[in-house]
Amino acid sequence: MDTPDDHLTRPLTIYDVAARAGVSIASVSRVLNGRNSPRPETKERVMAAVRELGFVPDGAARALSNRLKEVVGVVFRRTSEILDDAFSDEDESLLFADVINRGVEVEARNRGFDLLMSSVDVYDHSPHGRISSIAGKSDGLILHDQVLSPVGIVRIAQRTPVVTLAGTPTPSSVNVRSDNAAGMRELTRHLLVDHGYPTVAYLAGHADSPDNVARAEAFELVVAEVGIEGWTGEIWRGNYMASGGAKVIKDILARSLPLPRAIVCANDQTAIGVMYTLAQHGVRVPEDVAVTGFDDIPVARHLHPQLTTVRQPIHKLGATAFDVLYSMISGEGRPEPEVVLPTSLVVRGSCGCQVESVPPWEVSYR
Amino acid sequence: MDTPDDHLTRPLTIYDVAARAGVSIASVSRVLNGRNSPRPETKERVMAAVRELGFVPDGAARALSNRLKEVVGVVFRRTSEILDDAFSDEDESLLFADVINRGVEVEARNRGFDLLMSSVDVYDHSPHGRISSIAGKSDGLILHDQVLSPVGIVRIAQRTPVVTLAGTPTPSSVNVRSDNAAGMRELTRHLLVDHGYPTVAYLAGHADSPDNVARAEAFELVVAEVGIEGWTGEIWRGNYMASGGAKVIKDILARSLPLPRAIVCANDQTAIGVMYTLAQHGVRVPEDVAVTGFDDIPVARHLHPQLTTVRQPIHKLGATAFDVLYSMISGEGRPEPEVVLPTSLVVRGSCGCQVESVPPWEVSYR
DNA sequence: ACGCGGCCGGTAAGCGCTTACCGGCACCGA
DNA sequence: TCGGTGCCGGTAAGCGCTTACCGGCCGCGT
Repeated sequence: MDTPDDHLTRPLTIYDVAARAGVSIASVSRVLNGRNSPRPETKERVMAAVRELGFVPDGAARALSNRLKEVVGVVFRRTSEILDDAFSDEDESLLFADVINRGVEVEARNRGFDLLMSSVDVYDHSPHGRISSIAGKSDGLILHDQVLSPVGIVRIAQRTPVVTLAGTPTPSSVNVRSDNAAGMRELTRHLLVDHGYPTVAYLAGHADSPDNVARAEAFELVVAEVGIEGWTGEIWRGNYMASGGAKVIKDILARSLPLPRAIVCANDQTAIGVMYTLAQHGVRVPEDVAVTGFDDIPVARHLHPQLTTVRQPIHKLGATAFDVLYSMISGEGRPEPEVVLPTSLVVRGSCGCQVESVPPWEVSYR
Repeated sequence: MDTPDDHLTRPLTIYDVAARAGVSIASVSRVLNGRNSPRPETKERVMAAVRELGFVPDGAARALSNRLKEVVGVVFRRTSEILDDAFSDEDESLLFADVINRGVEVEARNRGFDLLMSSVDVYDHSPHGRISSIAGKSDGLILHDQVLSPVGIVRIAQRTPVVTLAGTPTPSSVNVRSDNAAGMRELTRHLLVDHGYPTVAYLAGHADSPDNVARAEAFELVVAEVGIEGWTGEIWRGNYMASGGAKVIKDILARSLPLPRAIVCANDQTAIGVMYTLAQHGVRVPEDVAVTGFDDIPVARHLHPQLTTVRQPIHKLGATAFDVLYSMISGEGRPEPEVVLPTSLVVRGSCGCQVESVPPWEVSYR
């Protein structure tokens, strides 16, 4: 048989397998790929040799020869930042990107593709090299929001299939996003119409994020429709992170500014920071101030009160991104420039509604 | 310049770049890899051509030629299961594996490696093919717990460098884990000695998981040391998931069996299910029953009361796994068969201690 | 009994890179 | 002025696969 330390020696190739099975390398390859129906007996001999040797074909050689790597690159943004002199790692942020990635992974798996992952740091001012490296190792790219500038995307999309998530379509890349506007409209109406709250603020995310822009616009629209004025502006600017939401509330309280009756946060994480800070200062949620999120990340239902938010089909977002990319890779013609997935309002306690509790773990993101 | 739809045509190669720059392919390669110091003028011409063409070298060809893919495969377990006729997706479980993966990613990035990820389903009875495929596309493998049987690990480890997480070392693979025993000892002592609780149960995880075995043993040891008897046994068997913990408590309550003064859960997720179910039945935590977890996943500090648990250096576990694997890949001799990382007790409210609250997001997992 | 069509399976030509090897040229010392 | 010495950079040989192409052999029909 083999010695234990074989991997220190030259790795096995199909030549080794062929020699052992007493056939040619072509036959080995054919058996391994199930093409051209080799005779059962030949097939068996090859399989036996493969088994005995523990042979695993080299992916690079395979990819080089048939121009298909069966790998899709996923680039996401790593959020870690210096906050108040303390290094803080927003691990909650894991959730959103990672649920998407799992969605991609599941779908990719169905097609025999694997995921090549790489993150881009916030500080990273030239992620191009990194992304090019991924591009060279994969058949197509899925880019999360905020990982590459629009021009960068256009550049790379000219040479390889690209799907963006929560971005904007370009002439050569497709975008997949969820229906921010509809979700935000439904949520804001719930607050202003169903609950009849007289004042409401929108605590923004990154100003340049398409998601944030769409959410803010829908918010403004409903507010105007109802005939009141939404509180926005510089002081209500967050950064999609809990720390950002916390800072906004701290600032407002420190300056003794009034609080609105309801705070609509750009995403769930921001709401986490807001709710925590309000509680610290003795402001009750939802009795004094209602708070809502956006995304419905898993932790949302663990908060007290449980968070009313807009559910994005996070898992499906990823799955869809892969499907679209796959159709581009296999050259079935480029689909429409943008795919929009529906959102839905998830009413829990933080908006002021009374709802019975559901075990936080009995939920599906599919 | 180039037409927008170039990626529908034959992809660029270094020949195209060489032609455009008026040099040979060798020079292009040298410039791209920064070897053999080509003359500045030559270098500039090549760079210009690369820029104009938007050339990205093919990873497969590169890998094939220099026997280094700069890719490390990571295989983790996807947990989704049929529960009480309802499909339930334990997305909290994302956290543990994903924090590890991020740790791997960060370290890999430092070395210019990318992560090739693939999950194995619980039902998947022959993950070997899947893992072989990953092995063929990478320079080495990091296998999470419960993705491959020990014999499978041995087989694959003979042909490629393998690091396991929370598993057991084999003659040809290295294991990285945290010091379960020390953490559990410290935790159990805290409960029995500091708090002086008279009765305590251990709510187990998967019976065959090395982590679970180590934790259970340490628990038993301390309990015996103190001179009382720990509650264990069939009814206290969970499955590392919230639903498992919930089921145990429901069963006990349904049978009107007594509850211990403290419940030590095999991991945080189990504790989530336990705490939720206790609250449902009006049992107060920690006044009536103290509950503790293990792992310190991010959501632990969002629970009410915040969860007392044992911190595993989750992020570092991943980073270390990569470091070890890297040293194996670069052939710096195999390190010790097992690397054990220290754990630490994190005292929060659920054990009965009074502690001041810290913003849940101001925590680092590094 | 001979010719022809099919089916197997072997031979060899790439896939796009890296790099050993070597030839050419410029510059130096004698 | 001529030979020696480097330095650049071109040529070509792989890396481990897939697959087009083709030769051999078996079995059929006439």
